[in-house]
Amino acid sequence: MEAAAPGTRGAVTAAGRRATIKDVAEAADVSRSTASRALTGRGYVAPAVRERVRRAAQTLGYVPDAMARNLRQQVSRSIGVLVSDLRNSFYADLASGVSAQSRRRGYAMMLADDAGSVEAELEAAETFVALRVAGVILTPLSAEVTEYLGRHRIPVIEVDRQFAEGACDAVVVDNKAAAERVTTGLLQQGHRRVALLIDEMDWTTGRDRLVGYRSAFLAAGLPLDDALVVRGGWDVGAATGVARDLLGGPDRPTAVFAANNVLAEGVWRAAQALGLRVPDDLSLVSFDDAPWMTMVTPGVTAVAQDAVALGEAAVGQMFERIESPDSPKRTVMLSAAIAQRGSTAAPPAA
Amino acid sequence: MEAAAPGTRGAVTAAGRRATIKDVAEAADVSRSTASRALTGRGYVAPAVRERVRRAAQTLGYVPDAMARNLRQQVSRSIGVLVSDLRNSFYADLASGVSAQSRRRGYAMMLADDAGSVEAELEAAETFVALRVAGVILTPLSAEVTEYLGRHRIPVIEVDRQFAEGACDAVVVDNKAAAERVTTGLLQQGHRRVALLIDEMDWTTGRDRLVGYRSAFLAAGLPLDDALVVRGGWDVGAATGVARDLLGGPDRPTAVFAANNVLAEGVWRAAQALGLRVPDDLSLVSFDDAPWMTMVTPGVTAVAQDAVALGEAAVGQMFERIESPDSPKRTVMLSAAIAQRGSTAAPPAA
DNA sequence: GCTCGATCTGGAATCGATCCCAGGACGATC
DNA sequence: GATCGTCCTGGGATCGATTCCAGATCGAGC
Repeated sequence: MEAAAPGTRGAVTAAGRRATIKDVAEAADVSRSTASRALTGRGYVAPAVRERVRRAAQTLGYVPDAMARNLRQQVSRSIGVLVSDLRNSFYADLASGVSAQSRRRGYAMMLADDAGSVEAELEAAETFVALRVAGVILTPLSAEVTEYLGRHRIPVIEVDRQFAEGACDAVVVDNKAAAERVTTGLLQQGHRRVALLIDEMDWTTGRDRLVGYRSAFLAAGLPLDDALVVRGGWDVGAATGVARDLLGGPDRPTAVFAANNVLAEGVWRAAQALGLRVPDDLSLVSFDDAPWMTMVTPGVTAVAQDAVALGEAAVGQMFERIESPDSPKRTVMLSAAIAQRGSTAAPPAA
Repeated sequence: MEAAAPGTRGAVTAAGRRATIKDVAEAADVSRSTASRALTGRGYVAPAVRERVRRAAQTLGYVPDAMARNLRQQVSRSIGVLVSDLRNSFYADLASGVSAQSRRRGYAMMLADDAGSVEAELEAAETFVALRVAGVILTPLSAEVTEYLGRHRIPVIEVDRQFAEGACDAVVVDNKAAAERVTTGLLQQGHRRVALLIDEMDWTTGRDRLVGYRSAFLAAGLPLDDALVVRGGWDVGAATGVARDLLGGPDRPTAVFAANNVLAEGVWRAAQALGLRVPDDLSLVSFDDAPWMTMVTPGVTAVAQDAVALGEAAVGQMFERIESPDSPKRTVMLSAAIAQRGSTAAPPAA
């Protein structure tokens, strides 16, 4: 933004209207065309005139109407962001990364959250289309939304998860590799009954985490027990219940790999309720880091997806797509660090 | 939104353009005016014609251009939200509440975060002015923003904190009452050396919390020790350092009242590092709830500001302001619940 | 003095949707 | 059959900014 600092004078004309370029032009005694050229810097304007126009704009507190400009230029300088739930720190961090990067490029951010509802997701997408955003960054709930935006020629970047690899630009973390690494770590500590608590296995996210978990067993030459792959639901309450059943039953696992931070919270709460000590009685690893994982004792070992970086990368890719609309779709895969804390140990002797 | 579900047909005309109302009108063999009336529902249209136009719009995947509509009607259906830091769960929750409420009313949300920078704040405000948002909800950093937006005739609602009471519509929690209540609780448990760790005392937020803390002492007839009011800085690192000094010194407080969740985190970490047991060696109370406070053992007693409700209330007040622009400014004060957990107890015998 | 090119300016069209207004059609009423 | 009111439609102005284009001005070069 090269616009002058917000003026300290009046922002409305005597008539009480907001100042328009016509007001500026009249104040500087030039035509609207000339005023426009002076302010945008496109086209010829005599230096003295340019200065006069700028001063008039400053005095009037003129701020160009982005609506009118966008309408005329048929492009907008804002991007749409659509995430599942802002109260989940993963999505909030993601939005934060997008916000920082897009502001740097002079773009505003329209943010919407579907509360896990496919309808809300489509409605938000329609709003983005109506506002003619330059592009949309989203964590998709349905395959439809991407397809819908694509039909309207709006660049879409899927983040965190995708439905079909390669169908759309995407930025994801290497779920398989990270899942395999942490699972291998647990196996090497001597665990054999390692449960995977997971929310879904339909999107690439869940699928790849499951694949990573399995391939760790395969690589170690150990048998898989499908009864240890458990669906944990979508919120903390459900996850806690499932974890209680899992940990309270006979022949319970000695380690749990929770596929996201909500599930990890459920496991932690269930362990507390059942009086299981971490890591002595139970080892715990989480996919997704969360603030509380460093606050509890012991800290929870986690795959630390950098959600902020994910958001930043998505913005980068969005602008590449805008610049070359016809280049082939690309999936960027970020590797995730593993934050080793104290929540894993060798399984109890038992 | 009474718009039909996103169409399943093409969204662009044969020429590759997005469909406009002109395309719809031609497809339905009516004039643009009639098409507009049929779709908006304002003005006379014969039922058969309305149906024909709707079907044409559906077939073409027509989505009205919000820019053009807003320009013509001189109102926009989006609101601006400006918070300090999305990665702080308080602000994220706030944004979440605003998002939910404004979606319900058919408004889109433009979100920006100033990273604690007054410049970024003003820049975001200017973007909001350019986009002609219907109103702005913000947690102000400077008095200038509010004044700037006000000059442009944009309704502003300050949330969480304000500079001058009554100068602007605002939604805040009753900081004084809540601070007094928790402080009184600590005094009643027998604490005498109760420290207040605070970030600032310039805004109403900090001032009122300090006032509440003090009046608890006064009401109990106990003397104040100003050395126990300590500034804790703005981030976790700084807060931890300050808390270490406070708790590591001689004659340390037996209880700490942290004026926000970041400061509470600093105190918690410092206590861990110093090997102080909560609540046996140290009682802790926090203003602001945070997810980790229910995860640690013992849980941290906190003033549970409902940030989501704060955001929702702000949206409500914004629409009231839009409806009656000239009614007197109003400050809505929400009371905050206190979440009693296990982090307080009688002071050590010493 | 004339031409040419560069510099500079204003008029008018344009983006997409809305909405005022003039006017046509049609039925009812006297 | 004239008048009136209701229903319905299309033409054209409008919102605010940008941009194309025609034309004016001026200095340099011949």
